[in-house]
Amino acid sequence: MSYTIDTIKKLEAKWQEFWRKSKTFAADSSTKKPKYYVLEMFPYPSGKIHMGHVRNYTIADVIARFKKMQGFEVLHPIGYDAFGQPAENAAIKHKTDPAKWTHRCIDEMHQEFEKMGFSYDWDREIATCDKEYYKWNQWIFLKMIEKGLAYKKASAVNWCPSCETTLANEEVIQGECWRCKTEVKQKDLNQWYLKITDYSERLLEDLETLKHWPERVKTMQKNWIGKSYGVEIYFKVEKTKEALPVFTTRQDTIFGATYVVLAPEHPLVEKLVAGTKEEKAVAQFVEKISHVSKTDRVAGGLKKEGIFTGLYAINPVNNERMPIWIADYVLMEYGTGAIMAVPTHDQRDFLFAKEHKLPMRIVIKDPKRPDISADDLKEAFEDEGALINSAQFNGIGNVESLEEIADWMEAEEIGKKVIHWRLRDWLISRQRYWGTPIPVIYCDACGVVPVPEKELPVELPEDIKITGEGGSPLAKCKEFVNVKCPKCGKAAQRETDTMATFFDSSWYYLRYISAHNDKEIFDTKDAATWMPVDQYIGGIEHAILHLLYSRFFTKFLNDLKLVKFEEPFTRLLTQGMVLKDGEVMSKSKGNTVDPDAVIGKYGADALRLFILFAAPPEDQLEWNDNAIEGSWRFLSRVWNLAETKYQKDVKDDAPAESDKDLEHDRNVAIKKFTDDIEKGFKFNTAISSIMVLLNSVDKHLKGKQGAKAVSQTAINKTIETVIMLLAPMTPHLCEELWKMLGKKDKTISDVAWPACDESMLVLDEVQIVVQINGKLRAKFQMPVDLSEEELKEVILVDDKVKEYIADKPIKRFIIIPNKIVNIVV
RNA sequence: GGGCAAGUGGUGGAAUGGCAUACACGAAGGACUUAAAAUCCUUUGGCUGAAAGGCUAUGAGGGUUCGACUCCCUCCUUGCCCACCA
Repeated sequence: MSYTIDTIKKLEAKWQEFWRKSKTFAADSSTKKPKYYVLEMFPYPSGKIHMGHVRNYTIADVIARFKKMQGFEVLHPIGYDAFGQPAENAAIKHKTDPAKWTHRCIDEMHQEFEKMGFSYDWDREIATCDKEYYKWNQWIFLKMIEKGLAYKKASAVNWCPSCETTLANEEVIQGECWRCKTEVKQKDLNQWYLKITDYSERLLEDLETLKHWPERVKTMQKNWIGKSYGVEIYFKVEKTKEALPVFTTRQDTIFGATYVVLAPEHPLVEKLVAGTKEEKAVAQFVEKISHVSKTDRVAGGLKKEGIFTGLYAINPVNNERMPIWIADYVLMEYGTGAIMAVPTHDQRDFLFAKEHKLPMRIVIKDPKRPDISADDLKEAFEDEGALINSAQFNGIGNVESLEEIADWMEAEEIGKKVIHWRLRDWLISRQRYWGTPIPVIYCDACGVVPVPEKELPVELPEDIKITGEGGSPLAKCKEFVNVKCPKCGKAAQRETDTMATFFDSSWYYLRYISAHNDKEIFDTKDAATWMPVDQYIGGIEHAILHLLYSRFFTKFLNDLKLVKFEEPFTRLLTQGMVLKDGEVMSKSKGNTVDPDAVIGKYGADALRLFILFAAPPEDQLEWNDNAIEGSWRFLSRVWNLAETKYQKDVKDDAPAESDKDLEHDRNVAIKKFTDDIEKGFKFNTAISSIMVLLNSVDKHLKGKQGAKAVSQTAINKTIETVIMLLAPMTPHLCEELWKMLGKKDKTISDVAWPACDESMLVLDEVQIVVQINGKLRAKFQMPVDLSEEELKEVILVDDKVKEYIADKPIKRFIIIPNKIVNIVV
């Protein structure tokens, strides 16, 4: 057989069918072997896979197959994150319904995965849009209501006018909708929230336990959770009974606070100015600001608008009168929506104070300019220094003073220490059709009534018209909406919002454990066997969203005593993006490469190999049409070597003199390949180690560079090793070659991973590099482990070395065993 | 503005503080061929030299060290994330 694309296509199809039929990659929960759970972030079923999928899932597949050959019982499942808005849009466009469209896409996607040769346990395939799955979404939701973690609240929410739905804070990226990039508006709505904030502390603390997560992801989560220690200080408002709470992390600057600012939306604003002469102007200002979108308010940058209320607050530490202002740079969402302004030590306050000619007082001494006056400041001094103008705290370093001042404020009842979190509760209501119905009924008599557990699932009606004309389609479906109250039996209405799809993906890794269990969410015993996920692989774009939500769900399920662990994913690998011409591949840019076309031209194995070889998994990967030719060529070299140089049933084959050299190279390759994968999934260098081995075989076969002939036994052994090492990466080819060699294993994935013979790694002779004053001057071929005297005997008599040393005295003679000698003269 | 990465040939990239540029792509030359493709062989950081060799080079500058792509400091550039967060 010759190595042509037709041969490859046939054999790839053959092995894919074989794996499917013989369930080669079914995971056995009753196994005695050590377990290994490899998981990739499941795809949204768009129908077509793109290079990002190929990369993500090839990485996972290599790990799964590698671990299986190493003797682990591997769980490697796949499913589809199948609810969501694109299905609704497609349904409108193609005049079909979202369910049909989605299921067709899932089928297509499934085919593509098989064509890539991914080693999934197909019996565990799930789709979140199936009622067998989303029933358990609803079940979790009911449990959350029970525990007080799901609640309904009227509030200003993020609203995407284009998607016509609400968004969670995590879904708003720089003021824009994460999906369609439309500017997000604020809207007052009554919506369902999950109390993720109850878990702030645990979500933050347990990041420490995630030793094998990228620092970057942990930092992003830490910043998102945003824990800050500070003080809530109460400022009495002059001539009223109001006490205005202000949150600050900079209580060290309290003696420098010269005015107070409220957010325009602050609830006290209206009350405070009522009946004063400023009332009208303030109302106008608030009205004006309310029309400016949040993005514009931020984009306005340094220009800060504000208005004086005519009122004064009393600074509790020195009884000074501080004017109360209202300004757009103070946000209602953070802290108490009110700040104490310290213009000398906060740049924003500084700019505002300059603009509106408000007083300033320095309270931290700048070590570089100790005598500067507030009037001469060009900008706020935000670095560290000793306190001044701060009564009994003068002279203390401002950082050290934080705790002391906070304690003093508590003792004096001026304020209390508080911890503030940036993390907000998770808004999960979506005014969309294609999602999990929120299992709640509204009854005039009984109020909010959760659907009883035994009535789950609340099915999503499928014979519904998606018009795209706005409004929730479910609300228009009378058969769905009108029900009897489960409590009193009177007429009642169902909730017509559906859940955010991030709810679905927050626990799917547990459903794979018992994908078909209709009695419970998952089998807790099997979950204890398989979980947590040993290796999770996906894109960095989920660093906050999905990964934070999944951690939250796991902790909740832990509280329900359904799982014993606190964290779902032990190791996380975030793979880099696939680029073309320096830009991210995307449909809108028109620079995509269709994996299917590449498979058609070179086969799945060559595509897999290229994507692994082109860059380390975490880096960006530049697509290169030429380089995939290189992968194809390399595989054809392997094929030809196995086909023409391997001899079955070799007898009376005398060992050759050079066998030791090839054996050395073979063992080096095994060691390097195995280490590279185990110590950091460095597939690119792992592959290069096989290439090096292949070059070495070539050298011996052709007698290049003085290499001598080796025995057939040694050649055979090397060819077998190459095929075994490559098997996780290019499985089709390796299965075929393994059979070609006459091996009887059912599949190559059953073959034990090749062991490295450490004794073969040691050479008799090594090259010693001689440096003189750190510069490379000579090289010697010498026996290993020579003593200093023996080395000197050879090196110091060498003419060249002598020339460089001349008559200078040798100061030091540094030896790096079997590598380098550095002579310092 | 803050945080985190990263900066090495024409390109992708490799180097527990110890021979910088492994491996591959591309390019050039050659063999085979009527020719092309495929395959095989050779060369390939820069400067210099007939050659042996010499000098030089990992964003810039400094430092530590016998020795620095690697560690430390300052700066520059790029990418990503966060951001009037009090």
